[in-house]
Amino acid sequence: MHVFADFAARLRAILVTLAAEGVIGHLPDLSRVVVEPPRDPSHGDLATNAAMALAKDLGMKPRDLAEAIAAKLGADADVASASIAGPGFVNLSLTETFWRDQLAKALRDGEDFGRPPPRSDAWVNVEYVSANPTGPMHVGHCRGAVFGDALARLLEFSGEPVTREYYINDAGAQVDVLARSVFLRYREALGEDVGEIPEGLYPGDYLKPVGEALVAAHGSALRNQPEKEWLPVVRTEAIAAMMTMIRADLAQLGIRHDVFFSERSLHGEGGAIDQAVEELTKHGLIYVGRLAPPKGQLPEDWEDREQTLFRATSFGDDVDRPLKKSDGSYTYFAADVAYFRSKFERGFNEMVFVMGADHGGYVKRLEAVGKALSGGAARVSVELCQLVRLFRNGEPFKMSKRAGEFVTLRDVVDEVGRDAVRFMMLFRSNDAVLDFDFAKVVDQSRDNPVFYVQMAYARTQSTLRKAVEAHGELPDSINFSLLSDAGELALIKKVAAWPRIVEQAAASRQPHRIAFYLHELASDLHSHWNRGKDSPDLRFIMENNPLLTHARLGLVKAVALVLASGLGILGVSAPDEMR
RNA sequence: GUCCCGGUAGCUCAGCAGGAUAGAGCAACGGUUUCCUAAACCGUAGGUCACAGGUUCGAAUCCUGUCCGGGACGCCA
Repeated sequence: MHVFADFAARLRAILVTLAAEGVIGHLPDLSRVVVEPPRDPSHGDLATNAAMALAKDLGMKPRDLAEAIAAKLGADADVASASIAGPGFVNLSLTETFWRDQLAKALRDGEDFGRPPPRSDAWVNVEYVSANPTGPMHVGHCRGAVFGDALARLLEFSGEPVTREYYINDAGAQVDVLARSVFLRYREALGEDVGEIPEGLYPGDYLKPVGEALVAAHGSALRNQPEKEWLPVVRTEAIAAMMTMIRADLAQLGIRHDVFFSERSLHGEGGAIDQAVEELTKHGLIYVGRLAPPKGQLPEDWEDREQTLFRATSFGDDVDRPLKKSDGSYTYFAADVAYFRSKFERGFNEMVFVMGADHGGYVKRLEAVGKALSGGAARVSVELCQLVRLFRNGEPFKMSKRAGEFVTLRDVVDEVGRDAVRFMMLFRSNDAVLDFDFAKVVDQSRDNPVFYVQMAYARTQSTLRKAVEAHGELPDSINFSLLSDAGELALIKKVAAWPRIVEQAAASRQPHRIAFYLHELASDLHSHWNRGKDSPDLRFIMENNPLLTHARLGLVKAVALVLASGLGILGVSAPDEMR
């Protein structure tokens, strides 16, 4: 239990006591009561709004209630002072001893520090990337990939079991286009001059090796078959080749998935889609009808006709959604329904979808599917990532989409490195547009947050290495009461804040909070370090004072383990030294 | 026309399950330093939280409306 939760519990106990003593009439609803760090540190270490939040319910004046609470809290051995401020805040300052104990606890917990107890009630499915298997990953996929991976790591760290899933869109018309494109490369590999790649096919060179592999496997046997014969064969091999490439791209970013789920596997007579539609039909959620055309400008090819529709509007969507195309085959959405059902039947009770902002229109229909099929038993959360704008030295970096001229994810990682890509993608709220400047991201200065945070970690490691030379290994028992400098105590408090940051980041599904916290922690470390320049008696390693050195190294070690944990959640390396 | 996201310091952005005098980095300004433990440090200034209503003890945060920017809107996946 972290410091703030700890004191929330103590506060609750105090209210129980006050009720027993008759000071307050009853034990009120505490859901609006918070114990949190005050915005202004001069107000103390903790603040609670309890008196203001509960005054009305208890029929008391906030200040009177605050008096009663502050008196009890002030008697707590860990509380140095309890005061009342403003309209009824109770501000607490905790004893230095209490904070030093938190430091000792952090060191005892080691890499588990900040990790809440595992939850047995959660089983989360995080679906992310799910790029179409028609080519290499490009930068547009990057943010969602990194975000999804970091979110999965964050939830895992928070004790929620996570399965990482990739949905392969291997059933639509575009994988047929892929197959035809590859077939051309196959004929090319057989020695034919295929000339320009026709409009509408994928022109990229990356398909050449796939054509060559087909020759190696089939010789010229496919060449004279009708398309009906060769297409499924070529398609299967092409998709497999694309997925191999995509996995390699992802691996380069440090991303892996537990499950690769094939959309195609849902199709077929009596298959998962049929079953899902049948289930919806049984619940009366499917009908045949007409949709009103969208207001505003009418699509040119709009044709008013009857469709098989899912009653998404019964579950909060704006419009009912079609399940069948005009040729009678299922829509992409129909497969989505079956896919959700698969996840639900596999036991997940939270489905997280990480998507680009251009998929914002999908949120309501996915939520509707979730409600319809799980009866509210599964939570659907959609995390949208806004787009990334590329810059080079401040100049917008245009990429031409035609002729396969796009910036691949591989290009970006090759140029700036995995750590820089990942950290920068996470150093922004995911629903804000992100500017990514190649020059700034590799800059080796404190202006670059990646460098700044990694530098802080490297600094802890070099300090610990040097300390071992000077004083040998850290002993098991350390006298932390020697830590009394304001900068040291501030660092301790920052370290002690870590578990709460993890809790909030996980609850809000916002890994960027981890990145911002790490930047602050690094800043506190650097700034304390710099104080040692002017005041040598504040340096971590004190040649003539091993006991003080040990205490300070304990603090350095705690900072290091939190930095390492945090960077681990972001999937960014914690280097022992900067090169 | 409808829906989603954003609008906070000159710039880039945090903060938003309601809390006190709204924060950080950069830029600006002023000073210190050229040392060293790892790529200088300290300080100052800078705000109608887009706008208007509402909810309440209290709103950047929640609700309604408006404006601006971005995205999306049956049979593509």
